[in-house]
Amino acid sequence: MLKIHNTLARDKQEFKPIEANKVRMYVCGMTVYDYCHLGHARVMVVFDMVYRWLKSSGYDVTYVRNITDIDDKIIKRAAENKESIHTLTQRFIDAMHEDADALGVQRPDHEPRATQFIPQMLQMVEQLEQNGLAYKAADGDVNYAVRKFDGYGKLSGKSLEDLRAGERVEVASDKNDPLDFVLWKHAKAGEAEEVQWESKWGKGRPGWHLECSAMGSELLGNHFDIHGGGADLQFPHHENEIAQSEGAHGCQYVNYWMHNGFVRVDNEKMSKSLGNFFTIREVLKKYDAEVVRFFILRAHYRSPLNYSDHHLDDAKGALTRLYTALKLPSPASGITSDLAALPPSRMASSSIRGAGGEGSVDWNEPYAQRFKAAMDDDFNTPEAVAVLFDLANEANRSQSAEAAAQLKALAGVLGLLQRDAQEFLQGSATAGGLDDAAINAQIEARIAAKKAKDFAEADRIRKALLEAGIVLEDTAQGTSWRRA
RNA sequence: GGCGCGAUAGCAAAGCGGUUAUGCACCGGAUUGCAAAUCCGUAGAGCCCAGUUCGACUCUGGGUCGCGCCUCCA
Repeated sequence: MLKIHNTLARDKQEFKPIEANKVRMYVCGMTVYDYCHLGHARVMVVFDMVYRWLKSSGYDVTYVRNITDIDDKIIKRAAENKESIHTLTQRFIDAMHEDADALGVQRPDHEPRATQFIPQMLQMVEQLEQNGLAYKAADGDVNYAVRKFDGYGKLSGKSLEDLRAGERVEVASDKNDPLDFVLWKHAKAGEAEEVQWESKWGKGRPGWHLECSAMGSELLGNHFDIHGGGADLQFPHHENEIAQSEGAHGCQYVNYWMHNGFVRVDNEKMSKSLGNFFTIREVLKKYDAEVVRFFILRAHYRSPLNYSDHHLDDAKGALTRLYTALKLPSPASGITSDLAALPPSRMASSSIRGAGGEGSVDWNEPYAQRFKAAMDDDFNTPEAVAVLFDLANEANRSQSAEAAAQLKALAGVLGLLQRDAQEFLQGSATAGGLDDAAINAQIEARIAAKKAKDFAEADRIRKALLEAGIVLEDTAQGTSWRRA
């Protein structure tokens, strides 16, 4: 039984889908005017993990992650670059896909773009106007009348009075109430045609929150199961989404709200405004993408996650241990464990596809049961990963190919450990580093020295390679190597 | 100021009212020509103060510190 921490209830709750065996999930994605940073990586990886686990649990999942391709910052950036917003956003959408793919993030079922749903948004504003919740202000903007919506504040736990008390310097506007927010922004002089759409309230463009309400309803219905996003979206974005959707449709919008914690740098939130962010592609130049994914999944999704090279190095070391356990006795060596020769009958009991479509998990086996219990407990990936390490220990101890296969299959549910172990461990040559041929030549030379009992020379070669970042391991099957 | 979250061993990070988390690092042993990897074992924890309890890292109250939202932000 799956339990999910529901922000709406501020508690873990048993997950009950609206429709049996189906889950409809919406996650707030990127505003595409720049490269994704690690905070974005966390959202993508965390909800990819959720998506995978729901599917592994047998649900038929429809996953929507939107793309915001119209917004003040996009308009500003396009103007700075002297390019159209379309070329700008398309460029960063492509970059986002590259980053997501590298991190092993599966594509959502739908990736709607705001600009493709303008009619649905306008329809929603009209509905809100009819319901007495929207009004056109003197400046031409159409605003949401927050005080007319009863449940305002139920997600973020804020009351209108609290919000009023914490009000910042007030910006001059024609809102009836300072807390009202814009549904439809009127077009301003000098704005490009491509950021203006016709409407009964005059030319303009959608406010920030409207897109998600409109696209969620369009693709998942007026009432769906899960809505996710970063913790910073809880207020005002998600609160306003609820006001819009429930105000327009008169029914519950979302059953379970999930918010992931921030990525931090030096104990501070990584954010654009603070300027302390690292882009995904920047980090991937230095660290293997799977290490980054593992680093994210090693913490609970709701906890803060501190980023530093030291933490990534640590994650790399840990992932190396798992991959090392995956190295099976090579059939070519003539050494195979008894277990490896056993027919994989038990492994096929419950066919659940792993990330790479690899082997299936034997869910009756004790490690898998612990793994499942951890994942069902609000997606407790740190605990699930701990099970992976216990299983690695088991595989190493028993030299069991079956245990190694189970390890790989279970990790596959998290989108980990699906590569060839040797490929991961050896990585690829870094700039200025030794290439594989050079390494193998050195290994040959060392083997020759060992045969001649010239251990001083053998050790010299090994030491030289180590200094070049290459670790040698002499095994019964011969000498293997990996990049440190 | 309002609302909320957190504080676990050297670092990272979970569960749990009483019995080994886990990874890295460290120490001892096995193994190895020497290593590495692996295995076995030791050591090391729960911000402070009260309370509840036979027993609290785990529950309750208070305090301290850190973080977040209240403004664009994943």
